Amino acid sequence: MKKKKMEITAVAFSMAFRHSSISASASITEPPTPTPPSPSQTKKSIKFVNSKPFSARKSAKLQLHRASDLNSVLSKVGKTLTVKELNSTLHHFGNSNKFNHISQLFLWMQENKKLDVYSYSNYIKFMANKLDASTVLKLYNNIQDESAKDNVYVCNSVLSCLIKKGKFDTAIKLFHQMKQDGLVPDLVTYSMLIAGCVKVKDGYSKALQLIQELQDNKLRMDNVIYGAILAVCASNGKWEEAEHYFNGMKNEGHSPNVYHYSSLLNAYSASGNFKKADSLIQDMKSEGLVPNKVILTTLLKVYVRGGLLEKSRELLTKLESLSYAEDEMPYCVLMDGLAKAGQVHEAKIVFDEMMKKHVRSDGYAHSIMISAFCRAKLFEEAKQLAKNFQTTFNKYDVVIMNSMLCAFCRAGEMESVMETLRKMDELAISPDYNTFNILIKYFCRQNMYLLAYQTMEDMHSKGYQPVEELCSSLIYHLGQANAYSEAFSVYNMLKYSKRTIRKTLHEKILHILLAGKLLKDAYVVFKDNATFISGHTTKKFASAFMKLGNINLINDVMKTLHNCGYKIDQDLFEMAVTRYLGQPEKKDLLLHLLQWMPGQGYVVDPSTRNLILKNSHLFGRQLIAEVLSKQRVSLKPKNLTR
DNA sequence: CCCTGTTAAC
Repeated sequence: MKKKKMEITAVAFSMAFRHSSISASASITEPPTPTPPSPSQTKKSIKFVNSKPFSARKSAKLQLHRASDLNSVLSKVGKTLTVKELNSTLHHFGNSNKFNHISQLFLWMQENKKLDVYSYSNYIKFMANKLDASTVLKLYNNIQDESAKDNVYVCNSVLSCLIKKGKFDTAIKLFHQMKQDGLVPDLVTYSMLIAGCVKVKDGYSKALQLIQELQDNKLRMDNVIYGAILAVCASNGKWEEAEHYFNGMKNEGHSPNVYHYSSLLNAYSASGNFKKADSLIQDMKSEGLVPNKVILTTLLKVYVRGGLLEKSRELLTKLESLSYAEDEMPYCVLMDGLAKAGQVHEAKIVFDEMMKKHVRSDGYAHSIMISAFCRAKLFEEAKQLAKNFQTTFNKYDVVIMNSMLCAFCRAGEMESVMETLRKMDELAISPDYNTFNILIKYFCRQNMYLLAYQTMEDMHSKGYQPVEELCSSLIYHLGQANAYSEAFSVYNMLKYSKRTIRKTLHEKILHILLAGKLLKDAYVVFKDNATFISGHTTKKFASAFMKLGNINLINDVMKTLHNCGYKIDQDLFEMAVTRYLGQPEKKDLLLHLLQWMPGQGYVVDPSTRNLILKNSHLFGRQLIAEVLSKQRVSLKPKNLTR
């Protein structure tokens, strides 16, 4: 039964991630595709275009703006328009969200070579939500015009688009390449990149590097750069650093605006420092600034984190009266705070109120409550809410998927787990670190260790590093299930990740490898971690290897054991010699061992000696006698020192 | 004419 269940799951599971494993990341160094020169580019036609009466072109532009069949209008009047006019048309379509028109027009402009830097930056800006990162990269790489390629506006809009798509690392890589190709970054480039650090790992130190770089380039931080770095400080919980920048900008003569205040306020929220927050609000008011929706919502976050739940409720009421609570965010802040303070039922009351008031929601509230229920181990409630989400929303992202997966996993709803995975595939939502963690834990709880292992492999191949605890537990269970090489593979994932490993894990995997007779791997583990391996386990490894290990490695293992301070006993030598006697073609290895021994103070004991002599015809009597005689000579002085 | 900064969920 278990086995059957596992197979079904494995199929569904691999199906579920079909999409994500083939999603290729486009190279930023992709060679440009050459396009043949178009006839419209000739000087003659441009001259012709410019000589058209202005009124005719104006009507052509209007025809374009109103066109339903854009391509037919373009083929009629497109060539009469200037690049500037075409750009303004792009703008027009952009402002009215006519994305198909933008694409068609831009394609036509590319094909007819009627475009400039504004066209590129406009296009990318308007299409940022529709294009994916690899399309934008391709577009940029295929720009033939060198002056457009290192144009700061074009570069900024490309980088900005990548960052919006969450491809921060790609953006940074491209940024370095752009600089090499001649881009001179400006303050906008840096503000955008620094702002991009808000949501990335190690964002604060990455932002500092960028600040350093802009200063090295003799650029001076402006209001927006300060806004960006304050946001980075806030999202990394660095309120002291935030205060430093806040005061720094004031000293440089910049007056903070609501963006700066809200970021500093947000920096106080991590530690719930409501005293500093209240006094900041006073400062702000005395500067003549009026707290807006974001400021008050952030203040709510400070109160919630500071544990001032009564005051939080009052502030939410105030937000409602100011019509600042028309979307779910303030409710979410309060619910999450209550839930994290262990008051799930109070959180649910806020949720129900919110539903009763028909507050606009994108599903965050559901996600928060599902997670809150899971945290409180109220899996049935979590599951109900997840199902409720499925029926009322049609907007999914990886976070809500994770919340639902967690709920279904914990409630033991296998069918719903699979359905959610299929949905992720259908919508091409890539699993993230948490998705993998949730699934691996679930599969382990279901005793589906091989599936857990496959999931961890997938996780690892996507660049996510599982924590030691999970690896360690999976290693143990795989070992118990006789899946020795899988256990070793998990060990290696952990070993080559940047995570720390408890020293006892090396010994644990060694036992598993010995049980699986994976002696070569065991040797590698032993060699790399000999100092963490107990005497008992060393002995176990040594005799296992002598008995069944690769004969060509026996001498190496002997030397390693010796070099690690392990005293090799006579039994071990006898086992090695027996192996060599069984394979006379390895006589050189036996002779090598016998020659090595006296130098390290080892002697051949009488019974082994007899064994060798009995078989000396296999090796050459003369040679054996010589080697054994050297043993005897060195025996005495060495023996005294031992 | 084009590019930048603030609030919520695992």
